[in-house]
Amino acid sequence: MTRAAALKRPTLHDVAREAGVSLITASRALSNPGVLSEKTLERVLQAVQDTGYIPNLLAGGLKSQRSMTIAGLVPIISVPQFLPTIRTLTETLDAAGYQLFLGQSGYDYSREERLIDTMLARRPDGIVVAGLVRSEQARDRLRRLGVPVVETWDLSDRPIDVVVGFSHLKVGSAVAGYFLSKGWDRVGIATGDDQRAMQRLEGFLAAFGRDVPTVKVPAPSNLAVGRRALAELLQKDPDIQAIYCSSDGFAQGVLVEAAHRGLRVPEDLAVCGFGDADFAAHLLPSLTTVHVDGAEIGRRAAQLMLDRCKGIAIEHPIVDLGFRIVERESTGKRTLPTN
Amino acid sequence: MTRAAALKRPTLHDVAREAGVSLITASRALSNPGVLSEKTLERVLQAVQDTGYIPNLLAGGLKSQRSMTIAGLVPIISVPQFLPTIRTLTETLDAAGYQLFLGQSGYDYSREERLIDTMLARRPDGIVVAGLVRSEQARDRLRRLGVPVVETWDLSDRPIDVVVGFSHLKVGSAVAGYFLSKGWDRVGIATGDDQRAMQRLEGFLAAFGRDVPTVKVPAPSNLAVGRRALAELLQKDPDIQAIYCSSDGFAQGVLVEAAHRGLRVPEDLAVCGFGDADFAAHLLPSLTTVHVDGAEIGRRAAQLMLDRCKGIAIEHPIVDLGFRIVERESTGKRTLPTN
DNA sequence: CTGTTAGCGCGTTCAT
DNA sequence: ATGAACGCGCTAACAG
Repeated sequence: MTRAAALKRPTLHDVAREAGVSLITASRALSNPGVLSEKTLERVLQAVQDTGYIPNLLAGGLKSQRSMTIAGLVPIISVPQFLPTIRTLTETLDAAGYQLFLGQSGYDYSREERLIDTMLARRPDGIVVAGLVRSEQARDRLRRLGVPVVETWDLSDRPIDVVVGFSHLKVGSAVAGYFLSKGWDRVGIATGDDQRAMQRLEGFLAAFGRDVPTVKVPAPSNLAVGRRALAELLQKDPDIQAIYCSSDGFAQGVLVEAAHRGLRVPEDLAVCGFGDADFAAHLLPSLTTVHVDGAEIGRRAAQLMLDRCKGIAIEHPIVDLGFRIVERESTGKRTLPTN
Repeated sequence: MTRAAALKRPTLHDVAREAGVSLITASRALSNPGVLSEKTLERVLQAVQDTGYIPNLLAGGLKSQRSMTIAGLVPIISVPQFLPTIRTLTETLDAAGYQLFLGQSGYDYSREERLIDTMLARRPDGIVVAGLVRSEQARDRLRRLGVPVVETWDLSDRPIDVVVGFSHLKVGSAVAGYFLSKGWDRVGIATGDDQRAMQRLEGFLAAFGRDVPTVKVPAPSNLAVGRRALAELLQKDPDIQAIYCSSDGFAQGVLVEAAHRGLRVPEDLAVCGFGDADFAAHLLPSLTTVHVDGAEIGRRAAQLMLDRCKGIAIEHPIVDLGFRIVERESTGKRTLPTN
């Protein structure tokens, strides 16, 4: 039944016959309508309607060597952090006729190389990565193949091809600087163990000037582990004044656990997150965090990829979109009542 | 450069030549290794290594009429609700060699028909939908084409093909029953305006027996709009006792706003969410909600789709995975201290 | 167990 | 402005 129906699907050949033109004329009516006379064009389009023709991009792509697909590599699809990026990436590519397909490399990166090969088998016209490709072998391979690659959510002097993001090292040192400016001495860190969070940690410690109590959890972090993380940090230092968390969900867990323990935020404990998730501004107290424009990363990544696919030269292959610390109540910012 | 490198990519032909076998033998070494002699198999695999061959699934799919891809239709990719489903769907399909590609229909459903046609042009072996396909025309078209379709997160007597989910009508009446059992009379509803939330609303009102103050917001709802929704509901009824929210993020906003206004939960105001998001159990107070196993929906949907693709008959095309109300502190459940 | 033949549906190249 | 021939890279169907 399925098979039978599939075999019945009209091809461009059927359309051409129905319209009384040659195959190629029918083809042009869809891909390059400008060159046809109005009458033939109209006849073909009518035939498309009548036959219920749906183009076969697989066949077209085989010949033209352009699949009109882009592969996307993410650690895990459900990481909230990357969602706005995936959304705008999908939308921008879609508007240009490209389809994004996603693959999960997992946070241990062991699957990275195999995954890339699996995806390459579908002949994507390009690859967008959340983060940097870590395997040197995979980087070499991609460079050698000449596939357009846009790495995101990070920065590198030596991207495979193009990179659009920001410096996690700088984020870390900016937060440390902020904490220092507040005069906080006894601080702690609750962080996921992924590469980018580790870089922020490194930047923080370098700028802070000394080691601080740290709880490291397997990425991705969330509210539940945030609660446990605060418990652990308080064991390490009961008089801790401020905590930097590697995600807003993580930070929210710290807020909840603080409330549970009767700690006032920010008086007893200040909290800073990362990412500026949609809820951060609306928590009680509102959450100080590092704002990153994930949606813009997706848009820029898509645009760069589209340029790359069109063969347009890319002037600046390293795009730093920056970040900013958004100060809110959880680190002591006074605000007017909302609403 | 890209183009040149792309043209240099080894084909199965190159592998066959390198191994000194025919094209089809090389093909079988990859797709059906069992039928070859060990020696030839080894020779071919060696040649694959030497040449750096990456199969071309586009070409293979053209001939075999199986693209090994599944199309996924979601309202918006970043809706938290569907994330576990998308994750397990991706994983289960991936394990079977299938690639999921996602398309966003948007909550207004106007793009639904066009999107389906766009996706069909890539010749997916099947389509998984988050929710039901609403357009009757699209339903007819899909049925006629004989494409395997798995609708999810809902139930229907008359699915296009297969459906795996639960009854939103029953969810609504179950929550209403729960509220009634608590003796709450002055209740309110904060809900998104998507089809499924509307059905839960309908079920609630039917079981509750009369109309109640309701705030309807455009889907998807989140924490920020939850805060505003509570403000609105309190205007409609300052003495409201309990609120049912159409998502946990929405409910969290209600909790936050309640705290902001000095309302004690559950003493002054009881709150029930929907979805049992990962944070629901860890909020303060923990959130009573309707548990739905989104990950299992994804797994089952994938399995049913794989069966369908293999031509295995599906005995029960309507799979009800049910739901359950998880009572927590936000509606008065006493709990032992956590940790 | 291995090979030959014949396309899958479409776009490119050249001709008219 | 339109068409004929060819092949993209691979696999199904049949031979041997």
